[in-house]
Amino acid sequence: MSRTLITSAIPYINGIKHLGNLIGSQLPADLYARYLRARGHEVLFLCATDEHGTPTELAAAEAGRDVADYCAEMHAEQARLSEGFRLSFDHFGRSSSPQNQELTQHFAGKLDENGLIHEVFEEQLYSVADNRFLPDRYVQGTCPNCGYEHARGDQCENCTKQLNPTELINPRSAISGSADLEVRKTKHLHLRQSAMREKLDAWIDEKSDWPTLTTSIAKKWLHDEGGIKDRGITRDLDWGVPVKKGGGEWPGMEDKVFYVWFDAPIEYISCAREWVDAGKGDDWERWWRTDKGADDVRYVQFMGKDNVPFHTISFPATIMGSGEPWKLVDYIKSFNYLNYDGGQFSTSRGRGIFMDQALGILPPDYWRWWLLSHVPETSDSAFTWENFQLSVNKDLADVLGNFASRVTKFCASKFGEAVPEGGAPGAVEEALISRLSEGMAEYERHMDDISIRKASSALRALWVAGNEYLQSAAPWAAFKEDPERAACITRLSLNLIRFYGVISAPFIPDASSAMLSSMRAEDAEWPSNVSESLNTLRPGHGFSVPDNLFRKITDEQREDWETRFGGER
RNA sequence: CGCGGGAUGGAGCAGUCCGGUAGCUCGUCAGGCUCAUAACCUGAAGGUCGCAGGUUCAAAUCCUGCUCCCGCAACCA
Repeated sequence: MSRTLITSAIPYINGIKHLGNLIGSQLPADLYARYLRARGHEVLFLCATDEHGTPTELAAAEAGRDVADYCAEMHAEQARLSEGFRLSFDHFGRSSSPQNQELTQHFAGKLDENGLIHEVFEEQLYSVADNRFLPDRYVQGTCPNCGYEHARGDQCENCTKQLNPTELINPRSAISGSADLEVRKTKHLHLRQSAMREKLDAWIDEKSDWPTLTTSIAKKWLHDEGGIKDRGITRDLDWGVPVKKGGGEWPGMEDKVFYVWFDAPIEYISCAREWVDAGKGDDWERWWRTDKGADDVRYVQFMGKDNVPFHTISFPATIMGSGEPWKLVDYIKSFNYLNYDGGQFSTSRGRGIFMDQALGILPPDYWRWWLLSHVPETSDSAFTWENFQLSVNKDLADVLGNFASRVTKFCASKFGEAVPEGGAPGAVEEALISRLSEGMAEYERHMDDISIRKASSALRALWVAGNEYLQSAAPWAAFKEDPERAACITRLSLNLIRFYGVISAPFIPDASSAMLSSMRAEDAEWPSNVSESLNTLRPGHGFSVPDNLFRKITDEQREDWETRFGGER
């Protein structure tokens, strides 16, 4: 079986993530990882926290904490919430790991050896009071164009005019409010992406099967305004990977760190090494080095559209520029944004539903199902409580949960808690099997294509087929005249519960295991043949009537949550 | 003329590349069933596909112009 390396964009360490972050990368990646594992593929699924950068330093300072401690704590918190959502990472690493520090410095050294690093002197605003350089957007002032008083150094949010921080009237630090700013000269390293333009261009052109969203963003960056520009890969910060050439010093760069977007994608690789160092695997290079066995690996990345430039341009430039045989991405699945009740989710403004709050009110399967079946694949989509309530109640409780309930209760009351014996399948059963076989082929096709909305509706159609079958076979009526016939229908239906438990697991792992354990199923092998799969539980096999798999969301709950999560956190 | 994505019945989407009189889920209405979480199953009503032109025997689908929404615009990540 083939091997697949899957990475999800790594979430920023700064705070608890909201549902928009979750659906934009980690959850779809988990769905795909679970599916491929279920199909018998060897999968390495990696994710990590992205820990460097200005916002981290500021968040730690605001909390009065040491940056490293702050990150350690937030990492543990995010790991806990990931588990809560059943994200099945093989390893959840940290971009601040020693492994990543070493590898980041290694890449920088190789790029320098290959003449792809430029040293550049830049002028940047320095805040004396804050004792730090200020990124453009951390400078605030009055817009020279429209007079808006809270314009940022990169752009005025009021009139949308692009600005330089030095153009602002009454510039001040957005961190402390201090107006004691001065322009200082500082040396930085630039990655010569422009030198790799043709190579990147040719590479992107090969990717005709990538989503439009992915390639169009990549091409825009490559061709806009006279082509791709070189990019600064260092920053004047304390918290980050110290600038070094491999193991050696980098003269003149002693007080600087690499830019977070330089080291963050490298963590995808380092994470595999962390996975081995943590004792969970024994060879990370066979996943990442094409000279050490990784040439048969298919590498798939998942991310929101805001991350695409870094994964189609900067990171490939780093890998190509190293001249070493590292694995390049084979497929990038990118997503649009999920909006919340008419606006955006926002971590900084605390707007929307956050992972901890979501798990506080409902089990993960509810969220997983709604988010995945509404994933913003082609355009931005919106979360509304009403839609959430309707679709979760309908799909999970009424269609799937109720199926398990009606079958198990019927059997328990008429035949007892074991698979009944007798009767033989007829035309209705044949029709069901062929319908399920077609449905499975469709479901698998969409899952193989990572076409998530289509896959979810195909899965749902398979659930519906069960109810339709019961309706037309009507075992409750058959039981009166022909108990053997009723036994046959019931036996098939019990097997169907097991079948649903197997095929639904990528979407709703908890409910799936509840179905499997109530059927006391010993194996959960992906059905290669529907007919055989529905013959797994033999007459006499015991089962137990499960509690309702899903409780419905009531109107009162919905209204309560609407109010509770309507404002800011 | 900065760039990209989107605009299809009340809601959410598919169809647009390779033109042939619009499809799915929810909701609504009617009927059926009674095993089940007042659930399930069947049927019906409802849209001329953002706007205005054009090409064509024929356009949601191709071309031109325009409007609106979302995102990006490289020192936020």
